[in-house]
Amino acid sequence: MTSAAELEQVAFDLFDEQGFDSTTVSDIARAAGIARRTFFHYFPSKNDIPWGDFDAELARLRADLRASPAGTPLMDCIRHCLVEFNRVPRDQLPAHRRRMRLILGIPTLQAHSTLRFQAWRQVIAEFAGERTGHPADDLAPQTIAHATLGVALAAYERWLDEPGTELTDLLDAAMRELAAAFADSPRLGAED
Amino acid sequence: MTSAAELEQVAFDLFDEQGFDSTTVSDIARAAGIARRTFFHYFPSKNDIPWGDFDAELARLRADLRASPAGTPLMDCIRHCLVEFNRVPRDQLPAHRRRMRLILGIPTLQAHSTLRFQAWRQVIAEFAGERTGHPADDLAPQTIAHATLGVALAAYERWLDEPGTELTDLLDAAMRELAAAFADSPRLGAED
DNA sequence: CACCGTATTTGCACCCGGTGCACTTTGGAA
DNA sequence: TTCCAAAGTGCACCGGGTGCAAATACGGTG
Repeated sequence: MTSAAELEQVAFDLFDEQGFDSTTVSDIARAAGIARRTFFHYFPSKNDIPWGDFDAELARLRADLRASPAGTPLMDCIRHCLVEFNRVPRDQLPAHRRRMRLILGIPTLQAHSTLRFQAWRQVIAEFAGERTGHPADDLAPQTIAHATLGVALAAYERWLDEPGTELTDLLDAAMRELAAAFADSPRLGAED
Repeated sequence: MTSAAELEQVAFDLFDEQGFDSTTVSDIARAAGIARRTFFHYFPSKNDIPWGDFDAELARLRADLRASPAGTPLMDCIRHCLVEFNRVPRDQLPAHRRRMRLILGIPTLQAHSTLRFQAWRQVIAEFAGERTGHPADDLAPQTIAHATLGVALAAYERWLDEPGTELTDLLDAAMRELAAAFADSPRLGAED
């Protein structure tokens, strides 16, 4: 009897050794002592291995957002929750880095991640919709959600490239950078 | 002797008939009167069919950005170019819609699109870097690029869902919505 | 027209991820 | 011990994609 977590461990080790693309599902199954077919009882696809229990993470993000103080401006809430959502205990940091390096570094997984990020964005959009009194799939909430994901990805990529940096700092900074960029065009809200 | 454009046409017709996923490369090849193997001389993958000459598009975007007036605030330049880049002649509009509905609507293609959008983002990041005097892969330019792509995607998704709307209007509006969202938290630039 | 070199096209064998299905094994609970 | 459900497995199959070598088409030269 194995578990998804054990399989993940075995798989990650192989990925480190020979790379993601040249590790086959058969390799993983063999290393874990199960049949190839059985692997697909634990993960819907090879691309899903690095994602862990993402739905639980989403629930956490949703709860964090809901707990935001009512008076605070929308983007401040989002920025704050984005930072807190990505705060990981120091001892889990190497694992998190390894996981994210896979997801954001290997093209196959980059592509696959898009599908997961949709759900993530939807959480943001729903929050933005609630706070502004619009349906979540209106233009404004969707735009905010898309942009926020973009900010997060920029920060993550930077974090992965630059070993010394603090992820939470980068997320906060990225959010502020975007705000500043818009602030530099004060008449953006007005007509041309 | 066929061409990539003809193949694209044949493929799109099949996609309309039976959907993207249930159209096999063999189907396309047969309909075009070529061998399956030959298909892969025209397109590196089935997922690349809807993309046309994307590199040429990127060059156009790059040129548009470079031609922006020097005094204008950065995000205004980007917003303006984003709108102009996506202005399509009325007669090519149905084709554009069909293409984008595929790319942004079929999960397989959504995933694949990520890889193409990287290049698109890089164009924005380079422009943002130039104008602000930073390397293109600094945090700020990358954040702006990621966020801009997000804005564009939100507008496109809305456009595809809402038949009556004008794409350029949505792009412009989405960009302004994001600016407004940040403007509502005036102290964002300051420390907490 | 015959000849030749090149580029395109093709067939083939193969790899890998993924699925449907039927069968076996396992491990409790009654 | 018996029985049932869940987990595991084998197998045949599909579709995308690639490497390689043979074949075919094409344009120019003598």
